[in-house]
Amino acid sequence: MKNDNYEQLLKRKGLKKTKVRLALIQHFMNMEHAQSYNDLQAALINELDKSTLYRNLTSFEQAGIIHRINDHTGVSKYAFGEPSIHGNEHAHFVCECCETVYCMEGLVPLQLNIPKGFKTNNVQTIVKGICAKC
Amino acid sequence: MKNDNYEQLLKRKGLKKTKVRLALIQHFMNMEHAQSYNDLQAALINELDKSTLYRNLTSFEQAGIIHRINDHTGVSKYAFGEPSIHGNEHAHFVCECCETVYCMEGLVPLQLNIPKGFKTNNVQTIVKGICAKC
DNA sequence: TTTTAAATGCAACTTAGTTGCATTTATGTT
DNA sequence: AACATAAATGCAACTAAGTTGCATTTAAAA
Repeated sequence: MKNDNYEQLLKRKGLKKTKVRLALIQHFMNMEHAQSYNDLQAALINELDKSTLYRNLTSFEQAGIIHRINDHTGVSKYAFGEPSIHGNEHAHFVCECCETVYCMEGLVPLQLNIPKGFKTNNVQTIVKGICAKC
Repeated sequence: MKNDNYEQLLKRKGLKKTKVRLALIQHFMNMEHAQSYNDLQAALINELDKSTLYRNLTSFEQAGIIHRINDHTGVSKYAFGEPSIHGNEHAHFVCECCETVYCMEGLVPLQLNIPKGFKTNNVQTIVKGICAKC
């Protein structure tokens, strides 16, 4: 994806094109694993205001540009793309050693005894283990 | 489980019998859904120090008396019992309306393409939806 | 070029959870 | 029962993630 396409992406989502947003999208495109607030702050050359960054992450999430991942470390992480396709959420792998979060291919077919009267909307799975680098 | 058994449980786990702990176990036994710090603080008659409560939750978790649940609201919740039996973690149902967390029966059989070099240790699943009460 | 709504930056705040330390209490030993 | 000791408690101060209100700036439509 070229810079031109980033601009179109923002326009399509009804978001204004700003330096911060272009830099953010660029960065997400380049990273193969999920990014925390701190990862992003460290990666972006120009230090960026806390609330500006958080607000952009929220906008991007709402627009479906990125998805938020809760890896159970207490810190939210974000990765490019929508969380689910056709209602199937992908799973996330969290390395117990380096805390890196990877998006996983494949399905999570549940066989649960959901009690009567409970309505399931979506399923989020996190797989913990050790990644290839550790 | 009677009070007597609570004492034995604590002894077996190498934890001292204290008022706080007996009250906590009692409360967990009575509740059918997971409890947050605030739930517990509100339920226990005698207001309890923040750090004492958190430290007891940690001890109980380490002893396998309760398990901690991350329901993606940013607040940890705790429920009676070990998180897994024979390596199979049970899933948790989180009501999107009232935020109540329920432990679910049944298995979560994964069919994921975990990349080469990745070692899976455990799988945590949260199911979001609307509970019977809402 | 002007207008306007949205984006940014700053500061102050909130909430969950942790840590250090002095005091108290449960329990094993004499 | 009295003592010793390690663990549990309470208090205060702190940390870290994330949010909010508001004044200023900027993108982009008119």
